[in-house]
Amino acid sequence: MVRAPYFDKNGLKKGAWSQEEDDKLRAYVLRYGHWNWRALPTFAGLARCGKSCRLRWLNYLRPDVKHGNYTKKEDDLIIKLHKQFGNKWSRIAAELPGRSDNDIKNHWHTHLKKRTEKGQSSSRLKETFQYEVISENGDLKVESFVPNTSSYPILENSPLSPELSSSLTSGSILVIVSNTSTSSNWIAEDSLSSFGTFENTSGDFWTQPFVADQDGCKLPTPERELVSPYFSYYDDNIDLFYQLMQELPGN
DNA sequence: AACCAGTTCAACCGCTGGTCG
DNA sequence: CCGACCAGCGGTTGAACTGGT
Repeated sequence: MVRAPYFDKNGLKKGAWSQEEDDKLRAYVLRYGHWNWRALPTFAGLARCGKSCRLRWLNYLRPDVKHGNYTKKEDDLIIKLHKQFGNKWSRIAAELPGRSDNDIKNHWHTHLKKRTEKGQSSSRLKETFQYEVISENGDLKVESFVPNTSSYPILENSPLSPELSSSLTSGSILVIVSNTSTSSNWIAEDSLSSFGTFENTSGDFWTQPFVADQDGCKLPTPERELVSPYFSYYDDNIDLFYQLMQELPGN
C-alpha cells in the first residue's frame, strides 16, 4: 500500500522503505539519536533525504509507536480534541501517547470523520422507540416499543444479530427505529443496510468483544466501568436487539 | 474468475516558523 | 534586519487492499 521504491534525479531513494533501511535507521537513531535529520542519512548509510528519515522514524520506527487498533477511548478523545483544536494533528497527537500525527490524521479521515458527519447519531436512545414494518404484501405498519431497560446504546454500523434477523416475521423489513421523545430517527439507514448484509459478515463480529484487538488490548475491568454507557460494547447492544425482537408483533 | 470502485495508509510535497550567522 | 537553513506540520498522492457485482 505504498509507493514503489525509485531514485529521484539527485540519486535519493524514494517510496517504500526496505527492511534493511529500517534496520539501519533504527540502529542509528537508537545509538546516536537524531541530532541532525539532514545529515543523518549520510552517517547512517542511507540514500534517503533527512525529511524522509524523520518521517519514517516518527511514524513507524519509534519504539513506542502504536499502529491501528484504536480503542473507543482513543476515538472519543480524538473527536473531542478535533472539535477543540481543529486539524492540529500534532497537538492532538500530543494527547495520545504512541500515536503519530500522521496516523491520527489518517484514522480521522478514514473512520472518525464519517462518524461525526453522520450527525450526532451516537446520541442515546430515549425510552420510547418507533419502528416501521413492511410486510410481504407491502403494508406499512407503525408500532411503538418501550424497552424494559431505558437508555440502551446502539453503536453505528452495528450489524444486527442472527437471532434478531431470524426472528423477524418472514418477508418483513424493519425500516426505521426512531426516538419518539425527540422526534429523531437515527438507526434507520445503517440498520437497514445491515439487515441485508448480515449474512456476509463474519461470525467473529458477534463473538469478539469490541475492545479486543490483535495485541490482546483489552481494557481492565475497572476502566471498563468508567466508560460512558452511551459508548458501550457490542455485546451490550445485542441485548437491546434481542429485547426488541421479543417485543415485536407476532412474537 | 475477472473486473471495478471504494478504502486504507505510508510516503511525498509544499509551506511555515524558529534559529543562527 | 535579513537571508539561509532546518525541523515540523498538514494536505495530498498513489499503490495495495477489499468488497461488491
